[in-house]
Parts: sequence; structure tokens; C-alpha cells
Amino acid sequence: MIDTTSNIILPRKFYKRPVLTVAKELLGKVLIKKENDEILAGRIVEVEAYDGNIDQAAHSFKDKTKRNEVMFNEGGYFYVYFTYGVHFCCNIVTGKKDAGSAVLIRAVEPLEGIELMIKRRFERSLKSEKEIFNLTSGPGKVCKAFGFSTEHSGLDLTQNQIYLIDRLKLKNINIGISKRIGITKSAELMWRFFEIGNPYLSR
DNA sequence: CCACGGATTGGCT
DNA sequence: GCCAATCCGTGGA
Repeated sequence: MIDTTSNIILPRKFYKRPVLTVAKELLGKVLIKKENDEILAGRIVEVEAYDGNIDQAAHSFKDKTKRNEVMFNEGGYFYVYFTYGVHFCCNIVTGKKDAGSAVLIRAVEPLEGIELMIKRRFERSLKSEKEIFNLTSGPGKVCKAFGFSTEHSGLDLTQNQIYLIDRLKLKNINIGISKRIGITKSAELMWRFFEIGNPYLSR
């Protein structure tokens, strides 16, 4: 059980730093979504950085539009977009206002509200024990399990509906680095960060 | 106005 | 491993 009150809600200044710094430090932090009587929580284990200044794969690489405008906020806002006509992906906006940078949440380790996540994601119960590793192991899967959609895009992560916490018991994380998955532009950038050996990673 | 492709996933060959 | 699903932003005619 995660204690969501005595832990520290990540403050604005955490998010306003450069995207690569924030991306790496997001590993191990806990993503929380509070609903009426339910709390959903997952420990972030895989992320990718996107930076509109130099990164052609970022939605913010071109000018501000209705779709990408949230990416131009200052750090600490939630950016959710719809893709392939099927899936949502959620991001953490970083940097100063108009930086156009964000971190994609690619995978989390489910901690709390797991039954509700299973219900939303599979619309049935688990077929096997190991299916738990397929629950939140990809960006679209995380959004399905948590119920994130574009209606949540633009939410302030320093408020108490959707937010991140730093657990008091810190543990060293073995960080792996690779190219980002599923993109063709700026594909050479090594901007994917993950916890080596964690069983909840994507793919 | 139309055609195309995408920060994905799951099912079928 | 390949490919359909299925919406929407973008770019060219």
C-alpha cells in the first residue's frame, strides 16, 4: 500500500529543468491518479524524452497548434494525445514555458488499484499470473489501465488529481539507455531511459 | 479536398 | 513476423 500523503508531491521546480535530466529522474517516481474512491498508482520504469528544439520526432518541433499546445506550457503539466486512431499516450511536460519538451511515460510497475486497471485494460480478469506483466508495459497500455485520455491533457501535476510522488525509501536504480521506439525522425537520439531488468518494461 | 502516416497494440500467418 | 484497426493532423493539389 502506497502512502500518498506522507510522501512528497513533486514540485514545480522538479519539472522545470531540462528534459533529459527530468526523464532520468522520473524513473522510480510514482504516478498517481485519484478518482472518487479509488487511487491508481504505478512506479515509472520506462520513459522517452522529446524536445521540440532539436528533435524532429517531437510534436512541438513545428509551431504551436491546438493539438500540441500543452507541450509549450512550463514544466509540470500533463500532455495526452490520441494516436493511430486507437490509443492514448501520456507525457510529462518539462522545462521553462515554451520549451516544448516532454517525457513520454512508456511503462509503469502497477502498485495500487490493480484490480481496476485490469478491468479497464482487459475488460475481464487475468488469464494467467504472468499477464500482469502485460498490464502497463507500453504507453497505450498505461493510458488504458489508468483511464487517461485527452480530457486529462493540460492538467497541473502539482495539484492533487493526477500527480507524481517521490517515495521516502529511495532505492538505487540501474538506468539503461537506448534509442526511442517506433519513430523514424531523429531516430538516432539515445533518449529512452529504463530500469534495467524490470519485468514491466514494454515489448 | 484528398491522401498519407503516426511517440501502438493485438491477432493471425 | 506481418498487418489491420481507425482517428486526426499535416501537406500537397
